[in-house]
Amino acid sequence: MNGTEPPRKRPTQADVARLAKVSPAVVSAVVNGRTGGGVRVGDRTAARVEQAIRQLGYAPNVAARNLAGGRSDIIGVFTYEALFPMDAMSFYHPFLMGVEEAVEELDCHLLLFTGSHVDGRRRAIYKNGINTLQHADGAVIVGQAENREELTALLREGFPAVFIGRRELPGAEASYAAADYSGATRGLVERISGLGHRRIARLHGGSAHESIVDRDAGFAAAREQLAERLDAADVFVTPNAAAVTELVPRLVEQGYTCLIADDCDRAADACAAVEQLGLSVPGDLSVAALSEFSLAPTARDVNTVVTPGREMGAAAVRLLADLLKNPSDRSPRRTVLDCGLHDGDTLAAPRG
Amino acid sequence: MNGTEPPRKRPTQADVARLAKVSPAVVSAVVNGRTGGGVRVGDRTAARVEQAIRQLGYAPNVAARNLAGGRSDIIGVFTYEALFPMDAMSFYHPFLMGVEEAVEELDCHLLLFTGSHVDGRRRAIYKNGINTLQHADGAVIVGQAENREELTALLREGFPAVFIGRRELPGAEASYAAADYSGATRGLVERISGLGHRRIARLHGGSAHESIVDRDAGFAAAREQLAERLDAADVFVTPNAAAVTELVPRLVEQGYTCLIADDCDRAADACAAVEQLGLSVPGDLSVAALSEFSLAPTARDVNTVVTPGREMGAAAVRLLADLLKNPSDRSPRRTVLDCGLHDGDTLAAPRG
DNA sequence: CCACCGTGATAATGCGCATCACCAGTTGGC
DNA sequence: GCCAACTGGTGATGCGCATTATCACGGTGG
Repeated sequence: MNGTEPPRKRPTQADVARLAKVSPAVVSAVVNGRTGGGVRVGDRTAARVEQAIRQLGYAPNVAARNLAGGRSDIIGVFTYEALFPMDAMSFYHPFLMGVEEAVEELDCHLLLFTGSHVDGRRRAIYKNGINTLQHADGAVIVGQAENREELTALLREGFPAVFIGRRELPGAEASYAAADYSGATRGLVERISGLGHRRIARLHGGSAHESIVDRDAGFAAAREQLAERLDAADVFVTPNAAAVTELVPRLVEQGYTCLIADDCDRAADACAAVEQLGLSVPGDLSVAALSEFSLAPTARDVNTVVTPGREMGAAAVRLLADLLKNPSDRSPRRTVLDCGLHDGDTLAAPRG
Repeated sequence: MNGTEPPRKRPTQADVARLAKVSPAVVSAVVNGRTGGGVRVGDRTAARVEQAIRQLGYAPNVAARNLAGGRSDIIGVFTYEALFPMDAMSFYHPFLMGVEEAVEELDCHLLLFTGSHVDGRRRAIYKNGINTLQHADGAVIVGQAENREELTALLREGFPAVFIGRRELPGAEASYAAADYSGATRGLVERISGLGHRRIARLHGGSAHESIVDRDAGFAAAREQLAERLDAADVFVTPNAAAVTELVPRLVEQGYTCLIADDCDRAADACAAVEQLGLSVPGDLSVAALSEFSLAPTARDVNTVVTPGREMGAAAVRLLADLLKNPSDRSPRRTVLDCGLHDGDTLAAPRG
């Protein structure tokens, strides 16, 4: 009749062992299905133990299991920003789909590091010096905003981590599941050239992120490869919508017939600028994007490179699983996936 | 020159203690800032310890800390289905936003139980008899598809869990953060009646879920309360789109001027059926929904009750936090939140 | 009849940390 | 001059588990 019961004490292996009249080691073996290893357990005993487990509602303590050298069966996903707010979600969602899918296949749980902010809103891996990712066996890291020093430290420490997207960190070889933006960009330019365009302008957001650098490389490669069939393939830096709007008229004047933007938002800006000149897309000018990313639904259905987000997420988890399974092999695990090409209605052969 | 290094041994408190020439207890105290508790530490000693920590690059082991300390600072979210596939996401997203937000405030991490499927795809809380939710200190449970027996067992066990949405489980008092669907439904009917409608038909999907039962109650209450100003407020069971399409003509014949559907998908079906009769919405007939939920973007901007999803998610986490902070108080924690009313363009005063 | 092996179990140890009980020295009050 | 109170620390213990070394026992083969 005492309202204050003891604070819900969970049963331990020892409790199970007592009930089943065996030693704790046997319970451990049964729970982990290692009934044939150092500690051998007969079928009848195993059944008795399982019965006791059910009777007591025993569940292994993750922390203890971790500590004792086992693993937690938890895979983490770290992002430097909140995952679920609308604008973030539009970016993260495809990756998360793949991650969830692959983690589920591995029979692991998925941990989101929401408690990793130091002060204010900013998240961090190291929270007064301690690596919060330790809660998980390993982690997948995704997102643009990031603290490169931290990431480097993380790899140096040897923590099992796989990036979604290529990362080059000084003094550490990162594992990642990346998209072949270089190849995709080259493919897109080839396609554009194939349609007959000879003057192509690339509107470059100015970022030096690996994913952009890869596109740069692809663009450069295409220019070289198609040198004879192109009169111009130039890069113009346009950090924001205003810059695009301002630049487009000049590009039109200079006879460019196709504009390639970093993403669909910027491509939509370009379309708008073209139309504002009384010209039509793709009738007078073609527009394409190097990433399907966009914050808001765009007015036009832009021709764009499509990132295999879901596949990247799943691949990252699988690389991580491999990393965890063969910890002695310290070499980086890398997968590069092909991008798709979305056929919109902003790309056509040049006029006349 | 041996390729196989020792498997990355991290420094421990003991190492720090040795270097700083103090006992491990002192290091623990310094690391946790508890230099004024049972173990007292002087400023000079503390400085020496911190120096040693830096020198060794010591970082506490999370697992050990959890084991010794009793809590993991992990809050779980359990769903019976995958969270991130497109259709699921449209349902779960608002809740997750709130959950993430609140969990972040608590300085906890967020665990998704992706590893809880028994065989095939179906997830379960109990996996061969063991409660997989124990990975977390407590859990928020959300979703329609569910196994009531399991949930009852979970509560009986005393596991700290809070539902998003009202739940009545036999023999157990569930904690939940719910929406006031009853009040919202009454409010919507009042609004409709206020516009002059006297014959209202409710298209009922046939579910007996608490969230629907609450709407039933609200509808019944409104009918009673507005008895004098309503000629009819009837309920028709329409389990699917086809049933709606079939029923609507008869309702029109019978002089109903406003149709209320369970959700926006069904409401859109009703709109379509009305328009197929050559009538217009809301000119000839008004349509409203009791939930903004919809799988696909609907053609019409339906007037609907809006579930405070984000707030429910956040509230659930806060209730859980309270449950964890005062474990001796076993009473259920409950919050009921007001719904909003979205003004679309499918509701107007009746003709004439 | 004993050496030997395979089977089925136990006991002991330690993972890294937090915490509790205790202790040595130093003031300080009266 | 003696006890009290406070300061600054030590040492032991155990959280729950995995693992290793060890042991009892029965059946075989030589």
